[in-house]
Amino acid sequence: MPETNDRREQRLEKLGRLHELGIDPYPPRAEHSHTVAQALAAFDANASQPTQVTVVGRLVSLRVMGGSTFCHIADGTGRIQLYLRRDAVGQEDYENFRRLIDLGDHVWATGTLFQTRSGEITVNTSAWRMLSKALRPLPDKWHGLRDVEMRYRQRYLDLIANPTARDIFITRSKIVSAIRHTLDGWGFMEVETPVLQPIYGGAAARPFTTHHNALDQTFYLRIADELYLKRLIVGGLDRVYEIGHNFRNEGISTHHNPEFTVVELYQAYADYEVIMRLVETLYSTVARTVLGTETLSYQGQEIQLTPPWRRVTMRDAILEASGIDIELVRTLPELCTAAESRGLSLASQPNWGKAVEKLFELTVEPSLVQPTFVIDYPVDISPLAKKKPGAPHLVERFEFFIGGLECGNAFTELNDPIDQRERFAAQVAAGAQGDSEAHPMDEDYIAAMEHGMPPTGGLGFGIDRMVMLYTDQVSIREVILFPALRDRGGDWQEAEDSPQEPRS
RNA sequence: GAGCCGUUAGCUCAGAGGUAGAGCCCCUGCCUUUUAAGCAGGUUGUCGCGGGUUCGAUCCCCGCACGGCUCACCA
Repeated sequence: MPETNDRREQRLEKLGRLHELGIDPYPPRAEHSHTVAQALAAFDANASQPTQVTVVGRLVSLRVMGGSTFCHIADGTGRIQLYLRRDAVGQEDYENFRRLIDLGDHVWATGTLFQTRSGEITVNTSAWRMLSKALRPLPDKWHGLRDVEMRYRQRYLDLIANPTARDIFITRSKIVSAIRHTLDGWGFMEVETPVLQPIYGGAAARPFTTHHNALDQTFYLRIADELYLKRLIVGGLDRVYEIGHNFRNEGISTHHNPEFTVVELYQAYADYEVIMRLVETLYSTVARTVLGTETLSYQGQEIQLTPPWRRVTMRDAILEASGIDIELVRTLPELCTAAESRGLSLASQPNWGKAVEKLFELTVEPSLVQPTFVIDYPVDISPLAKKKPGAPHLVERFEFFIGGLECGNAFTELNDPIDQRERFAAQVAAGAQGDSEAHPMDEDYIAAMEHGMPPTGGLGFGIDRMVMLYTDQVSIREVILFPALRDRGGDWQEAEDSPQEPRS
């Protein structure tokens, strides 16, 4: 038997032994009669004949006791115990099992169901086969996989070892499915728009830049779907949505991943009031569908998603939290002075709108635990939203907040092409002043709008943050299967490999 | 980008200025209803990397790398 200590070496030796015995360690098929869950359900203590089952799965525990062995196998539906006796399996196959099997291997087993002395439903195995030999060991059976970096880099190990991780991603899948089902039921049509865009836009963010060789042209990875979806509204697709990734070349944190999943939707002949009702209904419906309740528990706080949600203007929210009435300090210097007198510095902000937004973030945002629509934003930070009648310094826009997290953004869409051109021009000017997140001019988009765009309500919200709320997670990395991490050069794991590794 | 903390066996972690430990894993033997199986025995480390102080550094000092958390920017 193996002389070496290296676990992978030992397993490679067992693999060689299997080949010598004429056993294929990676057979192509895994015929079975029951999933693990089905096998457990098929047991009947009162049956006159024991039930015959053939099951397949990964070996996750092993207790060899001389001529008798207990182990558990697991498939995606659960785990079941196998009982192998030398007498029942036969001398040769039993010894092969003892000598050649390791935790992590996938196996096939057939036998009859019975209950052990302690009552566990178990397969009294009459024959077994190797389905897939594992060359590396599973995570530690006691501690599981705790190393955070390894959990993210080798997510498959996390999924094997940590049921919580598995549950989060199952829930995530159900959330996305429930969103689709709900929107489809409301007459929305799912579409796909370009990820590679010649002009990025639809949000205030820095893009990733790439290059198309044949066209010899610069492309940007989209920072938002918005401008393409609104072209579809012009084209007469009255209710559209897209679920996809946006890419923003900015910092990475527990709340930010460079690529993240967003739902954007647009509804013709609607406004932001309609969208508010849509949001609260969608969030509560998804919660009921996926979690069975409209009440979330997030970081020890109870959050009630049942409509209607609280609505507050940005002006009132800031007034309440800081005592500053932004309508009374309508220039940047005045606002800075007012904030200064309350110990808040807005000095680095380039204009009144951004200063208002900053003031809001500092004084209001963390306190918005229960779902809240904050409405009516400054026009200079909202170049794609329609101005509020009678208050041209504001737009019909809202963001909504749950659990202190900013969850989404929506507005009555700007459909006046003359106004849109002026807004873009102001953004271009801001860009020239050094605002790296300013919106570029998009003539093609304005041309679409000049063909006539109906009054429209639009919405964007992040799936990742929604999943964080619904699964009670603080870090966005816990809800993204493979979060962005610094590259380790690709050979970081090969160092432990044996040089004589057979590569075929 | 800034601050704090961390990096010791395959895993989870202790450790002291004098050359490294525990439990589990793994290996060998016994064991035909076990389930963190048990019993007996055994192997495993450039103590993250590079300098410095010292007779001697894994331990003290400096720098670097990587990671985690917090803050800043952002969804």
